[in-house]
Amino acid sequence: MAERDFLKARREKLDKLRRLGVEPYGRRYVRTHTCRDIHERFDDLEGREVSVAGRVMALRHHGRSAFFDLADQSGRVQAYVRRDNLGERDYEVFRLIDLGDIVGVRGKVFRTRTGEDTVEVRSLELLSKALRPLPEKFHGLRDVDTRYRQRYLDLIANPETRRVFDLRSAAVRAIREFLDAEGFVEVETPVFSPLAGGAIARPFVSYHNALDMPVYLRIATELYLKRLVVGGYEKVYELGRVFRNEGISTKHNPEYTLLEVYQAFADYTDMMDLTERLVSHVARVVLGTQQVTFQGTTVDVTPPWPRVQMVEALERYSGISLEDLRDDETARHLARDRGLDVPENATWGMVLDELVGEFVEPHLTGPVFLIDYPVEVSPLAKRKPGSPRLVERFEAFICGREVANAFSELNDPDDQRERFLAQAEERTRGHEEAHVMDEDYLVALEHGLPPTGGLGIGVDRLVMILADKPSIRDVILFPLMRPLEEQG
RNA sequence: GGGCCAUUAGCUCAUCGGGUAGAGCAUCCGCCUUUUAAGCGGAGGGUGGAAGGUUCGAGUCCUUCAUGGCCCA
Repeated sequence: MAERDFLKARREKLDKLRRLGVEPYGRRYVRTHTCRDIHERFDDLEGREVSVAGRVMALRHHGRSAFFDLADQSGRVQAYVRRDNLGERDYEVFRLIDLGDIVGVRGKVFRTRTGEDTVEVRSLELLSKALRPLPEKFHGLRDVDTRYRQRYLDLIANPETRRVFDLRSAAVRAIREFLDAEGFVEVETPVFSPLAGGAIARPFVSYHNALDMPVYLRIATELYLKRLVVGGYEKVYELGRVFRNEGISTKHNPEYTLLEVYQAFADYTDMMDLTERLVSHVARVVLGTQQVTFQGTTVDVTPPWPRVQMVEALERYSGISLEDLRDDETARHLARDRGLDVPENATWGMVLDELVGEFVEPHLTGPVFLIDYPVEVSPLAKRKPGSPRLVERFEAFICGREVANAFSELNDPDDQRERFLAQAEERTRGHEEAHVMDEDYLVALEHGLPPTGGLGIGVDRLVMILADKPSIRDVILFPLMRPLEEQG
């Protein structure tokens, strides 16, 4: 049936209902039970009158009676109507009910001879008429584009989708529970600011009219949170949306949720402990187990996780040693020999990062910390004593996916200024993502930042692993999409 | 940005090397008062993603574009 004919037919029913004195868009409806209650408490409820409400998901007419399935967020329950029970006029109204309509019903609970828990409808109220058809009942909604653009249809048609987002909510709740119990304080820092720092990424730019100045959407919460540590917050975190102006892929959405945690008088080893405990706690709460299965591979996230030097891992998986990367020139040649496409001005640190991404990360199945990163790619991390080219930083990997990034925070304002200057230098060489100079932040450091451990966890990526979803768009309710020219 | 793939009825999918499109569900009509992917009988519904091209003839071959997916950067 052509869509316009469908819409026309539904609107005719709408008019017909109004002519019968039925308002097709109802008001509040008092429910005594959810659909799931009917099943779970059937023995108590049998023979008693209940009222439930939900969307009509299936409809089986039998002449002067009918069965239909009602779905609310708890699940589904079957309802049974017969003309004898409703009367001539109300049954006529019922015949105008379509798949997709939202109705409330009241009646006694019974079990059919085929064993189905059912509400025998004595009164029925139309709460909202659907003018558009439901996706197909058996195969659900498969079209990926429609699933993302019209997520409500995905949620109606595919129960799995709701499961994933319920899991996401549970994971976020578990993160808060855990950190709150550990004595961390949750704060909110600006989304808009005159500078976007705290990460190597390109920001979105907007404009504030009254102040007559450009504003940037944050790419991280780091620099504000560390200002708070300067101000005396010893354990602080923010669970917030950050925005990065980069491509879209199965691992990247332009806006995503980042958890950042800071702990004064601690360092990156404390952050490793915290990461292990946090991830295993979240897994236990949302999955009921610390065995996490992602894309067919099961890993155990129970602490402790192995800690491997980044350069050691590289040597193990590729045979390349730190000595092979002694300077930028040598490093670039080596990378090209190994088939990597590195920029003309790449430093040895960038090359190392690339090499690890290529040769090491795919092997990092079990939970593991890769530790001690090159200083060039870590402008906010504290140097490792005795290894001036390295910083105290780690990334955590589960099932080959990066889920955490953390370091001992750089609290020496002079060293921080040098790092910013080095980044500014990179920027003039065309590296658009290089970190910006932030004088205001340097002033904060000059007031004294205690030694601090900081941790960032990509919540979406963690949820992907826990929910066993290979695409970030499957854990974001409304991923960014290009608009369609015409709307159906 | 590059490569590959997809786009056919509201939904899920067919249509073998080119000969003016089918099914199931959904919809509409009829029958059916314990069915459940209800059943039985009938009917309607398509500018085949868009625009060009090749051809006597294009859903099918070619080009460009759009949207999406996967892989790579």
